[in-house]
Amino acid sequence: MRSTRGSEDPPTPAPGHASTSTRGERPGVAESSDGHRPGLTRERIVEVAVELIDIDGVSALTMRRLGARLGVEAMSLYRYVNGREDLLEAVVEALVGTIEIPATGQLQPGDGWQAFLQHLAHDVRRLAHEHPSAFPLVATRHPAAPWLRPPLRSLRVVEGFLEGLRARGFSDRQAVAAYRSFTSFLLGHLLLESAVHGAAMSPAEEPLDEGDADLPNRDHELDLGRYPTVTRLRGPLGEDHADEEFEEALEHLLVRLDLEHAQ
Amino acid sequence: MRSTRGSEDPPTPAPGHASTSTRGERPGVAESSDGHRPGLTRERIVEVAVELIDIDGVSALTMRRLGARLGVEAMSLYRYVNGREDLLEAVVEALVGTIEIPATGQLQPGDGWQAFLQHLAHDVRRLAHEHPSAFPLVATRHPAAPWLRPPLRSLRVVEGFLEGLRARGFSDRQAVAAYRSFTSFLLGHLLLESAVHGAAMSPAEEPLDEGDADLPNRDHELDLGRYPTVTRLRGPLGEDHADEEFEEALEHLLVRLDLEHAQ
DNA sequence: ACCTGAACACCGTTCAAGT
DNA sequence: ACCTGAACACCGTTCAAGT
Repeated sequence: MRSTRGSEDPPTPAPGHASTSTRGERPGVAESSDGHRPGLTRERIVEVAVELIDIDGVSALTMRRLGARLGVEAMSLYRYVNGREDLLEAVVEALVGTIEIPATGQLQPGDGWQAFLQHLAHDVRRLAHEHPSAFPLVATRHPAAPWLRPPLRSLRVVEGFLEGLRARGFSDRQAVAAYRSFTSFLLGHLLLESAVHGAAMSPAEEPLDEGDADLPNRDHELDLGRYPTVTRLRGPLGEDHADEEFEEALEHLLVRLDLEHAQ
Repeated sequence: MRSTRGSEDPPTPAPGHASTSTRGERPGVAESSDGHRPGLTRERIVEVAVELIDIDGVSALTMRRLGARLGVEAMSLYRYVNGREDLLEAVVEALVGTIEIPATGQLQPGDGWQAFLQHLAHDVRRLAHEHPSAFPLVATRHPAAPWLRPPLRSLRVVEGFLEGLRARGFSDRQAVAAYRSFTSFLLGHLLLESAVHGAAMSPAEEPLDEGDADLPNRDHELDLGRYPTVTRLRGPLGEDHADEEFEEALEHLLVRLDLEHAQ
């Protein structure tokens, strides 16, 4: 899909015309994959916005493009969404809304606070992996309040976090301290992972000038030689150990929290 | 400054006119604070770009605005910069370029790897504090290679990091492992800090409708009550302990690295 | 009630043209 | 060599108007 739908296209059929044309499919109307087009709702708008971001990156999420994909003009969106910023906020909210907080019903043996945090950490990691292009949004948009630290920026999640630790033996101040170190840990690791994952997504096309063969290395400053150590360690540096790193850092965080918890 | 310089403004004086007009000051020309206007260079452009970001946020950095601030039309910038993306990359490079790597000349006693990492960590933190609005750029722009992990995204810095640890007794693989955990640590803590710092900067003005007094809490979902724990811990959650948190987490990271270093 | 045409004030970017 | 006018293809957003 070239998506170069300029403003000088052949005019779309006037809306006054009978809609029983012989063409199989109206131009901009995206019938959703299950075949029926739901009416415009805020939920639907946000859902498609997430899809657009996943496919083409945040900068490709445009009111006009989003409208087109919903079979509607851009201005219609303003009935449901308070401008682009509000839309992005809603996208973040929707994504964070998929985070599951382990229930604090009857606690099983073996369901200590460590298992609680392990579960939560992996669920946030799942979110980051499912939406690598959107995760920077979750990570960097200004939180509305200091108790909504990215990437756990939702009252429901923060409540679940603090309550979950309280129910498993943490004091108030211990729970708050854990909240802070836990969010820092998640943010650092997951943002780094999603930066690598979502790397080659946005600038998908520009293989126009492939002809300059005088510089064999295409990167800006990749003339090594002044960087012997990096050069020597190029192999190890390029290896991907994200899984083990995450697990190990998480393990160490839990140990650290345990020290503060025990005292 | 209202900055509503639309395209239908009264025409600026034609360039053919004599420049000895009686007006004291040409409209868009910003003489820099030390009084003389240096010729256009890439360095100068990037420098002013950083200023613009610091003042009004990344989204306010516009080719046209940047040109105006340099006393030049936007198109002139394209002589020195390969479009906006390239400009942003140059901004990141300039910022990361201010990071100081402790010299590995003659090592003093007391200048172990711990002091080395302490010094470096605080210097990157200084950068984040000096440019809170620009730091998300440093943190989230796609690194050109896996060995350029944010926020240490510069060959010089990575080289200095690895070499610095090597010179202080780390093995190759220990240095690489330290590089990974150190960057994750910095990213998580500093991005969270700069998110809070740079919060109320960009959307500086919109106090137009202050009249809806029926909802006393202005935030989207700030009807507490369903969130008793957050409500109860509101005080502690709002406290700012960024300094202590950073120091403590750094200390723990060093301990953790020491375990791997010793074995 | 819900959507749109038309318009406005911006964007980034290119390129032929000016000096 | 360095800068710009004019133009193009986009943006977000508003609002009166359509159905």
